[in-house]
This record gives sequence, C-alpha cells and structure tokens, in this order.
Amino acid sequence: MIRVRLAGSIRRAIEQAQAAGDLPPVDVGEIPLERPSRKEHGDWSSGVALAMAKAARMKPREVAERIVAELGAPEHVARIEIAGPGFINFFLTHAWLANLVAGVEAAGDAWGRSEAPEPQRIQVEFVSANPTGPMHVGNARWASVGDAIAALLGATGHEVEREYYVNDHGRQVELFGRSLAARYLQRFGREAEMPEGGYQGHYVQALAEDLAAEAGDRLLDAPAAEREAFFREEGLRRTVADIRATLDAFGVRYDVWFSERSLHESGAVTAAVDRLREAGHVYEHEGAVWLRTTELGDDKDRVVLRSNGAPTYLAADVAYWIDKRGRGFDRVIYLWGSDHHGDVPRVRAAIQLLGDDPDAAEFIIGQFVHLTRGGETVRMSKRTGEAVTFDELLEEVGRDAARYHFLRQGIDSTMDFDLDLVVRQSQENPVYYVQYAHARICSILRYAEEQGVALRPVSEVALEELQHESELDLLRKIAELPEVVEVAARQRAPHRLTRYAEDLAALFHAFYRDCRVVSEDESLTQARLHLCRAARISLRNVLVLLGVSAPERM
RNA sequence: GCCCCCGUAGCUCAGUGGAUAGAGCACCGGCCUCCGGAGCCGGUGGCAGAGGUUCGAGUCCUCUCGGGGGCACCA
Repeated sequence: MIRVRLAGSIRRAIEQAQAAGDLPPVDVGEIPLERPSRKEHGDWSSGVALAMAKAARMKPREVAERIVAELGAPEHVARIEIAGPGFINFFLTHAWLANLVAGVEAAGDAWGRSEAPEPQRIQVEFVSANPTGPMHVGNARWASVGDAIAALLGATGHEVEREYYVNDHGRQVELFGRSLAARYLQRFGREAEMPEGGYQGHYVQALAEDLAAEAGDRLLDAPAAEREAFFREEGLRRTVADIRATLDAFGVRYDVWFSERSLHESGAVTAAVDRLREAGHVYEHEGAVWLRTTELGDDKDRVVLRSNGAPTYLAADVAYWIDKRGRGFDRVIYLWGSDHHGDVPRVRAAIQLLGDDPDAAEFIIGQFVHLTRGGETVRMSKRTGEAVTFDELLEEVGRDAARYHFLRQGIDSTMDFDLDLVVRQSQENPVYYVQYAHARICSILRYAEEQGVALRPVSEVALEELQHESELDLLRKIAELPEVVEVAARQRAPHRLTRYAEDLAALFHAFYRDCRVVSEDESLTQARLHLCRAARISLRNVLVLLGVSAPERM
C-alpha cells in the first residue's frame, strides 16, 4: 500500500539526514502518517517532525525541512509541502488516483479486502439469546454488530466462524418448561399455577396452545415431570427454530449452533472442574466448590459447583472454553451485553488457571439498547414478555434499515431506541441514501448501455482524463476503502463502515452533479463510466460487509 | 461503597493525541429544457464542569456532576 511506501520513504529520509549530520540521531519510533481531514493538507500527512522536534532540540518546521530535503520525489507523489506547525503533507499524482480505477475493477468483490500479517482462526460468538422466548431489539443490535465484526475479520484475512451458544440447560429452561406446562393445563380447564417468576409473555401462551394442539389431552394426567419434560423439550426445539428463522431472515448465518446441554451431558463440565481441581485451583467451602479467581485479581472467589452439586454458569463457561480451544481457534471472541461485563474477569481468570493464554479470549462488551415507546421505557424481559421483538422490528422497519440503524452507532454507548420514532424515520434512514447512490450508478450504467455506449476494457481507457475536482474527491474516497476496512476490523468498529459509505455516497452525488457521465466526448465517457464502476464496487463491497443489500433499482 | 460504559449541534450519533470538531434528522432559504430530486447548494447551532500531562487534548490522567450497566451457590 502507498501508506507503507510513504512511511518507508520518510524513514529513509530521516536516516539519511541523520547520517549527514543534518538531524541528531534521535529515535523516531513508528512514522506517524494519517489522512488529513482537509484535502488542502494533502492525501497523506505526517507529524513526524513535530514528534521529533523536542528530542532533536530543533524547531519542528526546521526538522521538517531537513527531512523533506532528503525525501526527493517518492513515486506517485506530485508534491510535498510543509504546513502549519511542521506537518509534511503529501499530494499524490492525479495519475495514481485515476489508475486506481483499474485496480478496483481488477479486484472486484475483493476490493477493500486485505491479507492479515498473521492470519488467525477466529471464532465470534454472538447473540446467544436464551431459548426461552423470542428475541428482542437488543438481540438485534448484537446480531448486526456480531455479523459485521465477523465479516470484517474475514475481509482482513482471517478465517472466521460464527457461533451461537444455546443456553438449553439450567433453571431458566426448567422454568420455561413448567410455565408451558401450566398454560397447557389451564388450556384444558385444569387448576394450575404459573411457577414463581415464570414466563408470563404471550409467546409462552401461544406456544403452549400450539403444543397443546399437538399433545392433545394425553399429558393432562401424566406425572408432572413427564409433562414438564415434554413441554420443555418441545418448547426449546420450537423456540430455537424460531430464533434461527429470525436470524436467517435477518441474514445472519451461523456456522455452529452449540448446545450448552451437550457440555453437561458429555461430562465436559465435570471434566473441566476436575482439571481445575487437579491443578490445585479449587477448594471446598460450605459444601460448594470454589475457584480461586482472587489469585488473578477478582474481588472474591467464585463458585463452580453449588452445594447441591449443580455446576454454575462459570463451570459451563470453562468447559465451553476448553471445547472452543480444542477446535483449534487462535482467538475466541465473545460479544456480550454490558450486563455480563462483570463475568469477564472470572472467565479470564479461569482461562489463566487452566494454564491457557487469556489473551486468546477477547471480550467485546456492548452497551444496552434503551428501548422506549412514545417516551416510555420498555424493559426487555423475556419473563414478562413486554419487549418489542426482533420479528416486529423486521416487519416494521425492514432488514436493511434495521441493520444499518444498529451499525451506525459505536457499541460503547447506550443506544436509544424508540420503535415509533425508528419506524417513522425508517424512510429517512441513511441506508437509503447509500443504497440510492448505488442504484443511481446502476441506472447510469444501464443508460449508457441503452445509448449504445459499449464499455471498453479499462486498459484501453484514458483514465488520466479524470481531472475534475469532484472526480478526484471521489477517487480519493474510493482509495480509502482498504484502510477503512482494516481499521474497522482492528477496532471491531463496524460503524466506521457506515460513515464511510455515507461519505462515499455523498461524493458520488457531488460527482454526478458536476460531471456528465455519458456525453459526446467518447474518451471521457469511457473514463467516467469506469469511475462509476469503481464507485459501485466500493459501495457494494461496503454494503456486503454491513449485511445490507445493494439494490440495482429502488 | 467498589468496578465498567457513556456525556459533542434542538434530537440521534461520528470524530486512530494533530491543522478551521463532522454527518443524519429537525428548522430556514435556494437549485432540473440534460444520465434517477430517495438528489444538490447555502444557513442556524456544539465538546457537562474543574484541574493536570503534552509542542499540541473532544481524545490521555485525576476529581466533581449527570445517565446506563454490573458487584449471586441467577442465567
């Protein structure tokens, strides 16, 4: 990449200046090189002279001058300027920018993707909503973000698997089964009380009705355990199927649906505790088995086996971790809601106590969706069933607008979400702005074809005729894509892509305003059609990473 | 009480320690004889507060205030 070459040129220039005695032999570290926010400051800018000035005991501008003196004329650089307090600004040649069009076309779907210096096998586990009811809008945020992060990692050269951890074991599942069974009995006019803290939502009611139709009256007088087992198992099966269907409709495809129960049934959980025990990291106290997480900074030790012998969630997490690592992942990413951030040090400690590398686990903590409806806060509880469901959201807002909405914001801050407002604004959703730009490009390409303009191979086209400021602005933005993807992936920040997409769309619209594409000038027409294609490829590739469609008409 | 996240324009949010802090929505005013007006151009308006580090702070550190989340033998 041009960035790397420029950084290398700067480094060599500094070394030469130092060798010649023009600059003192101070260590410069990594060469800072950034894209200035203002284009008057060039395509690339380095503040290296400012950073060096103090150690060199020289004025920053003077340092910059001596570096520039040794810099000569790097390839593809039209001119170099020293500006402001001592920035060294690089302006790329128009030819380099225009030629990018050929590179973009050649790369096609791969444009924007890159190779990782050290490719890893990475698993991303996300959503993993409890299978005791429908998903809500909070889950939709993580579905959007997790899928996009996985896509970004894949686009930067890693091998990625998406996984959903199905919590099909434990008290909530039992409670779910008993709630269904109670509804079933009530359905047939029997006296039955909902279990304490049971699932009140109409989802459970409706599911119980369905299952009642299936089971008929044969379980009415069966032993409670048998009845509850039926409803628990069938309820789980159907709810997991519903969750899968929703995520499928949302365009999220998991490679693995991993059952928590399988860890208990295979003995993996017991084995995990045994392994910790053998390593001397657990002890018994008041009938329970505790893990010494305080050894690694936790404020208190944590129970892994309760006094009734049942393993805790942490014990299952340890077993799950061992399983994941056994599958050969170099890195395991957990996308968790902030309600679980307190569990991070415990799982991390457990990993370390297992003797594994805690840095192989990465916890991405996302803040909540604060759901309101007409200004009133709505709690997203499966038990009460009040929440706005994921399906309702999809129905009312649509997949593209919903995804884009969730991805537009960083994950570190709480997202305010008023369904009424989002539905009302869905027509104003910036996703349409971006999609419109894409459709418009497609329309222009169709128009050219209708006019009988045959697109010539890019190698035969005079790309250097792309000289208009709007053309160059668009080219510069297109050129940024690989870097944007790389940064978004590294920072686990898909929202950078939505910002980029909007910038790119805006610059395309500006280009459209200023430059007639299909004109009498055949040579310029060809160049501009190819620029349109490059813009289209860039837009489409970003939208693919976001999981949003790139319509040819709308 | 302790820990984590957040506080930027009227609203929802961007902003890898750099130069004049940006979008969308809302509001006001403009723009097609021509490839898509779901567009374009212009305007109003902002870093919660106080210290500190730095050549340079919206960004890093400390404290205050405000909002959210956690601190289980729950999942």
